[in-house]
Amino acid sequence: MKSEPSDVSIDDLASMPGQNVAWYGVRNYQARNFMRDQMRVGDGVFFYHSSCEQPGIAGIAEVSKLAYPDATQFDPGSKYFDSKAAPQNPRWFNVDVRFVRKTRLIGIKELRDYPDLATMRILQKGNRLSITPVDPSEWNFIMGILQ
DNA sequence: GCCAACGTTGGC
DNA sequence: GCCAACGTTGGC
Repeated sequence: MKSEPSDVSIDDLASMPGQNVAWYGVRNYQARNFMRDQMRVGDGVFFYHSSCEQPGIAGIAEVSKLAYPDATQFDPGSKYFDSKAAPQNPRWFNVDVRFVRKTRLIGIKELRDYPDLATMRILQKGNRLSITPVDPSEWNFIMGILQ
C-alpha cells in the first residue's frame, strides 16, 4: 500500500492511537476492489513511501479491519467528498491497517534489481495503483532480504 | 518541473 | 459505445 510520507509515513502510523489507521481516500475502482474483495484481517501489508525523496518499502503493517464504507465520501467538507455516493449506496470502501514494524528502507531501485521481484505488480511499467496485490513468493522473498 | 502512463469524463 | 481531451500519479 502506497502512502505519501508527507501525508502518512510509517512513523506517523506507529504514533497513531492503537497504531491503527483507516485507509480512506482511495478513489480508484481497482484499488477499491482489492481492499473490498481481497483483503482480509491479518493480511500482511508492505507500507510503501511514494512521491518522496526515497520511494520504497518503509515498513510492515497488517489489515486490522475488513473493508467498510469510507466515511469521507459523505463529508462535503472533505477533499474526498463524492456527491454521487449515498450512505445507502456507498461507492468507496476502505480497510483499517495496523502498524507491525519499521524496516530498513528498501528503495524502488533495489526492488527493481531483484530478478525474483521482476513481475511484482507495483514495479510494473505504468503502474499507478496505490494498492496492489503481493504474491506470497514476493512477500517471502522480501521478508528474506530483511533478515 | 518534466513526462509517460493510465483513468475518467463527456460530446457525439 | 467510441474516443479525444483532460486530470492524476509518481519516478526522475
